[in-house]
Formats: sequence, C-alpha cells, structure tokens
Amino acid sequence: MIENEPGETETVSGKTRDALRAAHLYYMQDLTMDAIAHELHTSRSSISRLLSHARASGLVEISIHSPLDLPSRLEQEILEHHEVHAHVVPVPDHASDVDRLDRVALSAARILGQYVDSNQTIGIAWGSTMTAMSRHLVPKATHNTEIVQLNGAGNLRTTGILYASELLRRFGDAFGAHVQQFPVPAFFDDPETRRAFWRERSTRRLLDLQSRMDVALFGLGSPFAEVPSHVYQGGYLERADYEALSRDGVVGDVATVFYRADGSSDGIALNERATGPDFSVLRRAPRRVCVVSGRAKIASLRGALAAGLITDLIVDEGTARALIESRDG
Amino acid sequence: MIENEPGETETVSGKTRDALRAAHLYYMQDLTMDAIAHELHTSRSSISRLLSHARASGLVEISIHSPLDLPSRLEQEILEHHEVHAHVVPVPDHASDVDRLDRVALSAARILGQYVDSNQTIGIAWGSTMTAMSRHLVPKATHNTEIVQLNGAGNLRTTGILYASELLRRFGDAFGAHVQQFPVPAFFDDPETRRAFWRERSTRRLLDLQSRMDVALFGLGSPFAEVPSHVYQGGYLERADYEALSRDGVVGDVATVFYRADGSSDGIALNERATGPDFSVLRRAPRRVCVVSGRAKIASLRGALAAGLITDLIVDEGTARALIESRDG
DNA sequence: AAGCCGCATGCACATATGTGCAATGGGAGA
DNA sequence: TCTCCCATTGCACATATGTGCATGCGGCTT
Repeated sequence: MIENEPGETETVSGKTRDALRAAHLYYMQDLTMDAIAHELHTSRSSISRLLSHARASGLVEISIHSPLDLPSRLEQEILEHHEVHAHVVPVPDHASDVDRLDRVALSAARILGQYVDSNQTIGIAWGSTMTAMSRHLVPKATHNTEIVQLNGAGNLRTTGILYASELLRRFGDAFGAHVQQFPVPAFFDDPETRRAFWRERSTRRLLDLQSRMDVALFGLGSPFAEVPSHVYQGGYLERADYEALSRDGVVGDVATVFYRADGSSDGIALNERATGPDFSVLRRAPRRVCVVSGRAKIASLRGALAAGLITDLIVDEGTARALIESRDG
Repeated sequence: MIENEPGETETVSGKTRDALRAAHLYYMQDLTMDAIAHELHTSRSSISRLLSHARASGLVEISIHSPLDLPSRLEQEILEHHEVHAHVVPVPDHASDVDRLDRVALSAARILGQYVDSNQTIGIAWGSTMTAMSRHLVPKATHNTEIVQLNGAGNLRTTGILYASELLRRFGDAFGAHVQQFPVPAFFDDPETRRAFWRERSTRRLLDLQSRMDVALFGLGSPFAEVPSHVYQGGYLERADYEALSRDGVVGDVATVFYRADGSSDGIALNERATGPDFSVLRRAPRRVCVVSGRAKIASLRGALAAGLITDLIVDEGTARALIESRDG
C-alpha cells in the first residue's frame, strides 16, 4: 500500500472521510444522493462517484445471509455428499462458458474477503480463473498477511493473459499483503533440476511458507476437456506429456499437480517435474478454497474432491447440479 | 414469527429463495434489475420489489467499516475520555431535533444487529428514542434469544406514542425472540407497593432475567431540558416530583431511574418508586447500548457516562462534538 | 515565473430504479 | 362449484443514479 506522502495526507484521508460519511448517509440513513450532495456541499455526481469509491474500496460491505433454515438445496447436498462448504453461484443455464467464468469469478472475489484476515499466509495458484478473480477483488485492510505463490508460471506465450506476478500483485494490493513470488517455470524439464532447486535455501524458505498456509486458493485444470485450461494452452506441455497424462488416467490438476479420478496422484511422472505443492502439503492448510466454473471441469472437480483437496467450493449452479445429479456426468 | 402453514411453505420459501437469488445476482454479480428479471422470468418491477424485500428482511446486509487507521476523530476522543465505544451518526448542524432523532434512530436500528445474537437476553427500555428505532429494525434470525422489558410503562396519556407492548413486540418480531413484558406502571405511588410487588414470584422471575442480560438498550431522559423526554410528558410525574428531582440535583434517567451530574443516584427519593433496574443490576450487562440525540441531552449523557451505565454509545454528531468540546456545554 | 499535467468537478444526457394503479389469478369460504 | 377477496403482477410514469465531456484548479517541472 502506498503510504501517505507529506501534503497528501489531508487529501487522502479527507476523501476517505467523505466517502465514509456519504456511505453512512446513503446506506444507514437512506438519504438520496441529492440530499447528501447538499450536506457535503458538492454535486450529486460527485457523491455518486464517492459512493462507487466507497464500495470499490471495501468501505462498504454488502453481504448476503441465507436464513439458516433455508440453505440452498444444492449447497446442502454438496455438504452432505462431499463434506465441503459450497457457494453456488446462480448462472442461467444458457450462459456461455465465458460468462459463467466471469460471473463465478466476480462472486468469488467478493466472497473471498470472508476468508482472508490479518496474520494469515495465503497461497494462491494462477490460471484463467484466478486471473478473472483478480480483476474484481474488493480491498480489505489486513496486517501481517502474506501471499505466497503456489506454483511457478515460467513464461507465457499466449497474449491477453496476465503474468503471474501481476496477478499476485493484485491480490497483494487488495489485502495490503506482502507477496512472495515463486520465480520458477511451471514445469522443470528434468526432475533432477527441480530436486536441486528445492534444496536451495531461498526455495526452502518459500516452501516453508507454503507448508504453513492458512488459506489456499486455486482453480482446477482439466487437461482433456474440450476447452483446455490455461496451463494446457501456454505451451508448457508437449505431446508426449499429454500422452503420458492420458496413460496415467489423469483428470485434472491443482496448481500444476495432477491427479486421477479417484484422487490418487502417486506415480504420475509429470508431477516429479511440477512446481506446485505436493497434496500432502496443500492439505495442511485448514482452508482450501477452490473456484470452478463450467461443466467441462466436472471430472476434474470430482477428482479433486476425492483427493480431499477442497474445504470450500465456489461453483456455478449448472456445474453444482451436474456434480450432484449423476456420477457419470 | 409466523410459522409456515400447510400449503404456504412453498410460497414463502419460494419467495425467499427468489429474493436470495436476485440478491446474489444484483449485489454479487452486478447484474441490472432488467437482466435479473429476464433470468427469473418476471418483470423488472417485481425484481425491484423483491430486492427491497431482501434488504428489509435482512437477507442482504450492508455494513460500513471505517479503516482501522482512520477512526472518526470524535469516536476516538470519546473512547479516550469516556472509555465508551461510540458510533457517531452524521447529521447536519441545522437539522431539527426531530430530524436528528429520526436519523439517529434509523442508524441505530441498523447498527443494532451487530450486538444482537442467538442465546442472548436483551433488556429494552422504552421512550421516544426506542419507539423511533422500533420502526426501522432490520430483522435478524436468532434462536433462543429473549427480550425483556426494563421498566414499567403504565398507561400513556399522549397520543401517537406506541404502547410499550407494541414496541417490545416489534423488537421481538425483528429478532424472532420471545418477549417478556413487565406489566407495571412506570412509577408506583407508594414505595411499599413496589417492594411488595418485587417479592412476587412472577416479578422475581423477570428481575432475574434482567440481572442476566447480555445486552441492555436504552435512551436517556432529561427532565429539565427544554424539550422534555417522553416520560416527562406522559403525566407520570407530578409537580411535587419535579421539585424533588430538582432539589436532588437530578440531570437525567435511564429506564426511569434517576441520577445526578456526578453519576450518583443514592438518596433520590423517586427511585424508590421507579420500576427500572437499579444501576448495580444494569451494570451487570456486559454490553449497554445507549442511543442519544440532541444537545438537550448532553447533561443527561454526561451523568450517565459518569455513572458508568454505558459501554456503547450511538449519538448524533452535534451532540458528540458538544460532549467533547466543553465541559460546561 | 511560466507552462504543463493530471485530477477532481459539475453539467447534461443516458440509464436504471421506484411506485401508483388497474388488471389478473389463485385460494378460502359459502 | 361459485364468488369474493386479497395478494401479486406489469405497465407507465416519476425519480434517482451513472457517466462522457469540457472546464478549471493545484501542484510540479522547467
């Protein structure tokens, strides 16, 4: 976060003070913006902008509580079948996968604030889901919170996708948190290089952070879906790798670590070269938030659930329904 | 709370479900009402009404967080000088006392939800401030919460003022709580009658509840202000009573129990006939929320603070400023 | 001291939201 | 089964809110 500079202090806190006051008048006292403008001796349009600012900067928080006696049927069933707390994001069935992703990411960004707090270590993966989320984060002030990158990103070839560092920075900015980058490629070419790297003290420091995560946040990869995930388009994997994955019965990945439909991940060769945290490490985090959208990811989701990687799931309605309805969807 | 009747269940929970979904779409996904109407196959105006319902029924909660490093100057100073957590309600200086009361009550009603929770006993006084609040309560579902009337109300002579029972019922409805009425006059004529009554088992049960309150909620009376409080207009007190109060140096009351500027209340004769809880009982409640508006109540507020009756104060800005600025305001 | 830059402001217009009213339809009771 | 009642709906209009644009004010650089 940018510290106030001399001479700027007044302006910055003045704006926040105004925003706070306008928010009180608008949300607590139900005054019209016109009336507020009058009270604050400014124009109505300035108040409109001030209130937008108040919302966007987390001064105003809007939350939705479903009555305890009326949980969403889907969320209830997911809890019963999979022992996972679900947030089902309503999305019309006819929505495109792009819409779906955007809407889930938007909701997820706003829900995320509930999980993040001071004095926490938060692990974050990268991918198209996380990128979409990063665009909509609502800031929340925290102290002593640290964000740690879960897996290497290497270089990207495709355009229009943010570098992982930019993505992490957005999360860091939103929570006033320090960011620990993980500057390695997504996959090493040689398992031995990875092992050597893992012995480096700077790497160990980061791995240590990962093992002490309070919250892990990730999307899911699904290598064989019709619309392959981010990782599978970036040129990280070669044809031979795909064939190996296919042979190993892989259905998905979390932070570039692969698993099968039954949740197992032993003996998957590619994992020896991957940079994401071993599932045994990941599972140490008491809260593991997974954001998923699109039915293409159902197989991947089932696998991740079977592997016990998820404690909190944010998912679009159609996918949630498909998850519950049939085991062979 | 009205229980669902057969055949009504579907309708009621259907409406709540719709409201919940609409709220998600509106507040989490930023869809326009038009778009939501389309998704839910209804008209835009129905969505507008549905969202109003969602807000009014507490499904949607809007809260305002002031950044920890920027507390309101006034709130900060009140905390330092009086060891009380203040919520300062912004109100323009030129507002009338009626406006002031309305706006403070509206804000207070919305803040109240933060203090109320399941398994609590909540004591509530009555008066114009509480009446105004009762009109704006935002429902919040609780279990096993009990509301107990702090002081008797007797009969009222003036019109346009709700009977205490109606007032209490509104609080009870808002929190789904059971209400314990206290069917006695505000003041007994004879102290002996009061003592006798206090020995009754039904009374003792209620007094016992009062002594176990988790939250007490009250306004302040100020007998000698230009605009006298509710109690002083209702015909509860006679001229001789006023003169006695004046002689005793009384500056205010909480739930019809009087105190002096220094917070003392010993030897005030009228208190022997009053039905409100003794301050020693009141102070057992870990949270004691006081709602005050209007500079006329400053002397009364100072006294209540001196008596240590308040832990949380909701007050209009002008009064807060006057409280801080000069000791002889 | 002058000039430049960037940001905040208010206006006017474009959208979005709130609400009185008449019409509709489902359900309780006769 | 019929009728009446009341709650809910959508329309059309009234308000309220959002936003592109031109303007002007400070602050910083040259």
